[in-house]
Amino acid sequence: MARAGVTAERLVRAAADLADEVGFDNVTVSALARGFGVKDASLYSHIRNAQDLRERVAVLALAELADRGATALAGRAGKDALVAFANAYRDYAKEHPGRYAAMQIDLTPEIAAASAAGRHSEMTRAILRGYDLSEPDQTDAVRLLHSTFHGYATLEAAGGFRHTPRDTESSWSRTLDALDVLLNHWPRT
Amino acid sequence: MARAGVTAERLVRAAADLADEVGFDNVTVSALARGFGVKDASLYSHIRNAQDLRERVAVLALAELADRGATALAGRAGKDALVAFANAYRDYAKEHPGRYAAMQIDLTPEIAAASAAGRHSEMTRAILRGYDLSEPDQTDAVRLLHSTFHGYATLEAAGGFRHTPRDTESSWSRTLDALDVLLNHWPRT
DNA sequence: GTGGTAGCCTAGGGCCTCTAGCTTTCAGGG
DNA sequence: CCCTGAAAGCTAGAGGCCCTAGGCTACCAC
Repeated sequence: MARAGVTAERLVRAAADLADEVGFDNVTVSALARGFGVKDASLYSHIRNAQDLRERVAVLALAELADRGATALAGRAGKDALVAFANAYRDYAKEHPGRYAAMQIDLTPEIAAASAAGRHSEMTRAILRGYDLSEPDQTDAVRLLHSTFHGYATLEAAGGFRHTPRDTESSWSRTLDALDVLLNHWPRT
Repeated sequence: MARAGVTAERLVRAAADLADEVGFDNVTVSALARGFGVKDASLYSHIRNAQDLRERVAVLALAELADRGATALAGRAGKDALVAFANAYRDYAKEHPGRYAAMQIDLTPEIAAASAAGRHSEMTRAILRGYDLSEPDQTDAVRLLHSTFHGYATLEAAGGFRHTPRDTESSWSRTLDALDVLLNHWPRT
C-alpha cells in the first residue's frame, strides 16, 4: 500500500487545475481520487466533503487573483492603474476559467471574511485614489467597476460576444477608455 | 395508473420555478419527477436528458426577460429607456434568481440563435439610439452596458455588496446616472 | 369496438457522495 | 531495535442522480 502523499493543499491545487481543464462543475471527488491513484473515500480525511473542496478552490482563486491585482497596481496610478488592474482581472479569467468560476460560488460570511475577498474591494478602491471621488460616490464607483469587470469577463468567457464580428480585444480596450472618462466625469450629487 | 399530465412545457415551467426556489444547480430530474408524483424515467419521454432540460429553462428565461425588456422600452428613449431597461433586467434577476442563473449556461450556437438572445442585443442597441454613437463605438457600448447590468445583477445576488453599508438601491440608481453620463461623453476615436 | 400513440412503469447499470470501521505506513521515543 | 500512535489508505455499503430498454395502459380517432 504505497502512499500517494495526498495533502489538503495538493488536493485543492489539483482540483483547481482540473477545474481549468474540464470546468468547475465537472470537478468531482472521484475524478480527483483517480488522478491521485487513490480511492474516493481516502480523500475524506483531507476534505470535509465536496462542498468544502469547492470552497477551498474558491479561496485559492481569490488569493491568486488578489496577488495578481496587487502586482498590477504596484507603482501605478490613475488610468494606468485602472487598465493594469482590469487586465489582471480579465487575463486571470481567461487563463483560469475553472478557478474564476469557483470564485463565483456563494461563500459563507466566515469563509468570505477569512478569504482575500476583502483585498479585492480595497484594491478597486485604491484605483479610485487617482480620481477625485468621495463617499458615497466612491463605493458606488467601486461597485460599478467591479460589476463591469466581472460582467465582461463572464460574458466573454461564455461566448456572449461571439455573435458580433467586432473583436473583444478592441472592445475591452475601449471599455477601459470609457470607464476612465466616466470616473473623470462622475455625476456629482 | 392515473396520468399526471406531464408535458414538456409544464416540465420546463416547473423546473424554472424549482430553480427560483432552490437554486438552478439543485434542479434535478428526480426532484422534478417527485414534484409530479411520477418516476424519473417517465420524464425522459418529454426531455432528452438533464442538459436538455436546463437548456429549455434557459431559453424560457431569455424569452421572459426579453418580453419584460420590450415592455420597459416601449415609448421611452434616452436615459428613460436606459433606466427602464436596466431595471427590468435587475428586477428579473432578483425575482427569478434560478431562471437568471439558467440564462448564463453556455448554449449551443443553434439553440442560442433560436432563442431570444438576439432580442437582448437588439434592445440594448435600441437604447443607444438616444445617444449619438456610431459603429464600432455602438457595439462597444452595448458590450459595456450588458456587462455592467449582468455584473451588477450577479454580484448583488451573490451578496458581493453585503460587506459595505451603502444600500444597493442607491448605488444602482447612481450607477445608471453614471452610465448615462458615460454614453453622453463616450470617448471619440 | 379497436388500433395507435402517448404517458407511465419496472428493472437495472453507471457514476458520484459520504460513512463506518479496518489495515498499513512511518516517525519518534523508550 | 522494538513499540506505538497518528496519519494515510482500503473495503464495504447505502443512497442519490442520470439514463436506457422494454413492457403495460389510458385515451383518442375512426
